[in-house]
Amino acid sequence: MHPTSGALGLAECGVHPLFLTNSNAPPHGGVHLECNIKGKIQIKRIENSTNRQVTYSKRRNGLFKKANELTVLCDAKVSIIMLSSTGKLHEYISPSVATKQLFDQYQKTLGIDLWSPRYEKMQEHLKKLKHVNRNLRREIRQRMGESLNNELSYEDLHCLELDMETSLNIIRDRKDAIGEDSHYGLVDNEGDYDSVLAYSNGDHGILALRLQPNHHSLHAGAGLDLTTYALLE
Amino acid sequence: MHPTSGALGLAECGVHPLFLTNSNAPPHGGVHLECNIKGKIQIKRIENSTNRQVTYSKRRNGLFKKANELTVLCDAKVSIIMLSSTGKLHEYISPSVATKQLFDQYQKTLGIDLWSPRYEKMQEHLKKLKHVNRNLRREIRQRMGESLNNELSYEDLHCLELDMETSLNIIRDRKDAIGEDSHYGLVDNEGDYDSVLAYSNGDHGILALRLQPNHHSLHAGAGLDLTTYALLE
DNA sequence: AACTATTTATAAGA
DNA sequence: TTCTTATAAATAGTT
Repeated sequence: MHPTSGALGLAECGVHPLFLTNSNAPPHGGVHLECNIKGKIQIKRIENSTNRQVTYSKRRNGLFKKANELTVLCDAKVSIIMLSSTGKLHEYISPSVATKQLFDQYQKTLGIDLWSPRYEKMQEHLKKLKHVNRNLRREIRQRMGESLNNELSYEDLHCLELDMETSLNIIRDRKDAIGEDSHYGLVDNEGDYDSVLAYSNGDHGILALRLQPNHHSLHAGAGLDLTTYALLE
Repeated sequence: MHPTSGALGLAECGVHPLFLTNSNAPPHGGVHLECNIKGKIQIKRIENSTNRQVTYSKRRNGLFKKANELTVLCDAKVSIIMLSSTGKLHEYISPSVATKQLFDQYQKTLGIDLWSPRYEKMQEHLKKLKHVNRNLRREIRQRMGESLNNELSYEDLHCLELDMETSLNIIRDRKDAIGEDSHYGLVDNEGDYDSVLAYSNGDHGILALRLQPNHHSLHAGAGLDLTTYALLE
């Protein structure tokens, strides 16, 4: 940033003696290493808090003014974000552009994505959910006697058969426990379903679709739509 | 940015005539509105492309130098991103900080998230998948005779019973079609399963778990783990 | 890129 | 914070 320019060392002060109005000559003739003449400072942290704040404010304005001139003169786009030592935030952005735009361009040009870790986590989550989803769908298909041909061995089928017999008995028992008396005049459509399951679809929220490859039931009890199912593919 | 300072209008030029080495006096005595004396310019787009580029380069260095001085003097953090009219990108960032950090702070302070739209889509996607997942799990539970008590009506149960009878017949037929002969000496554990389904779990990839509330089968055929299931809750 | 006349920024003081 | 002023620094036009 600083080219080895006129070499103003610490002990030097490129001011003609004529202009040294307030003398910094040491009272006892020692060599002075500082030049505190008005207008010239060393670039190091200003220890006095008030002075630091004042300088911050002045130079911030100067920087923003320069940025704005650059924007206009050179048809450039500039974003400046500053955080003071007291935690205050200040921003300059060229009138012709939005901070987000410029930052997107920045990331694109550098070929990086500063927020990808966050993104990747979600992607991973999504992937897991899709995987689980596929497995759940397959289990349902198998329990409906579909897609058995190349998926299940003899043992698999035998286990499934036994399990379903057990389940069927439980379901029958439950049905009988409720009894016919609760079967007050609903639509008389029992037995109409052979390929597509359709329950009464009240507040039970039961998923009333027969899952098939590339066939989406339009009868989705819980507000699901085709978009949702596309995600499952 | 520009306080109404010394009021240098277009027609004015605060330079003593003594210093006017290259005269801008009109050859025919007209009133001049421009001051093209070296060192002073109007802040408007530089039309000459070469000059614009040169000025961009010079002023960019100036800006970055100022930013660095501000960083050191005032203990501040500065990020500058610039895009030239030719599409070139330049950046300054204070040594003590990373661009991402400063930008996170920026968004936090402003209480905004410039990239949330990107995430919102994924969040929505995620939400839908979870919803579908819950429904799939419920269907499986119901087909296993669980959670029937308050979910299904008599009609629901009747439909489910009929569907499962049909499915069971398909499965039996398929099992018989494969025949006992393909049942070569595997582990002799048929009939051991009454509560937990367990298939032979080869490359079939069948999901071999009995879904129960707060009970996760550790026997997950397709590389699923407890973490995954936690996502389904 | 280097030079320099001039403008601009700014440190200190009020 | 704002104004003033002496001085340092930046820079426009030129080479």
